[in-house]
Amino acid sequence: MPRPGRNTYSDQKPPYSYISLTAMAIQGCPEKMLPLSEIYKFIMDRFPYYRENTQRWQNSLRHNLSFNDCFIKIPRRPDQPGKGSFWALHPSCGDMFENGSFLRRRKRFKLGGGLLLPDPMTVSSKSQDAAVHFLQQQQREAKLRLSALHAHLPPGGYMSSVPPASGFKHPFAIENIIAREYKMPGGLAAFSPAGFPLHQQLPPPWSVYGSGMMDSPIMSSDYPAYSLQTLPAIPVPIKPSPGSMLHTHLPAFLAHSPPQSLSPSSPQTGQSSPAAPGEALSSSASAALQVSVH
DNA sequence: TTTTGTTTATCTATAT
DNA sequence: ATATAGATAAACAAAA
Repeated sequence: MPRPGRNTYSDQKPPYSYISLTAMAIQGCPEKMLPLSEIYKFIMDRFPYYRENTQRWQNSLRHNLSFNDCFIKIPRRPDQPGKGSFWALHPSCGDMFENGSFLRRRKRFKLGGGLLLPDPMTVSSKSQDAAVHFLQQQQREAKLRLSALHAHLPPGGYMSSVPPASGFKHPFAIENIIAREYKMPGGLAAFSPAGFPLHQQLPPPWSVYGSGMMDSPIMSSDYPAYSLQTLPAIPVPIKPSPGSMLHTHLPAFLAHSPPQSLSPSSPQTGQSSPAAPGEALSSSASAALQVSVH
């Protein structure tokens, strides 16, 4: 019989929203920011489904970038010529996949525009500025690290196995996304609020990306780009209880001065500050921002 | 002209 | 069933 091996699953629509996909792309690169064209490329490289109807989905993607506050635009510096800005995740957007679904977030991450926000002079433009500043700095450093390492490593593109010097992995980091999907088994029942259907629902190829099974036929042939990401399935920062997890760990750097200490030694250290759930920026965070943005 | 961004409107899908 | 997140379409401006 015609072995279904090749493109059987691959043209199925991946179970990720554009937001998820974009976040993966951004977090998958060392600089944590990408120009639009690179986001396209990331998605197309990995998901054959998106190698068609590009006009359609790319328009949607662009719409998402502009429309969702969780994405921020970082202007190119003169030393980075090219088209368009870089796109990054807003540092305060937290873990938008809390509910375990990559299709739909529990709530949109929206910056206070003024109307609905009881804090007037907080968030919006200032947090953007701070974020931009931080990320630009981060980009510089990432660049340095990369060029330093480039000498020793085989060419592999921006997703080579080099972990960024900072141990911090955003919840959107592709390692985490993958790991979370894959690590569902075991005793993690508490994680999914309503018993998320992940494994019963769809066992498609992308659920094994991070599993380290290079020998899987699907892997090597259809998703070559993902093999380089075969890390030891990083233990995911699991939120203990879905119900009581209204704590959004502040991104570590928000508590620091932007350009200064870039070593978030342990960003996940069980801190449970009862902050606002990603929706609005917690007051402490905005306080930190105000300080940091002279 | 093409790419990149913004914005509005409408429809579909999903969680509650 | 309803509210809302996400997808798609489309008009349009600005930049390259």
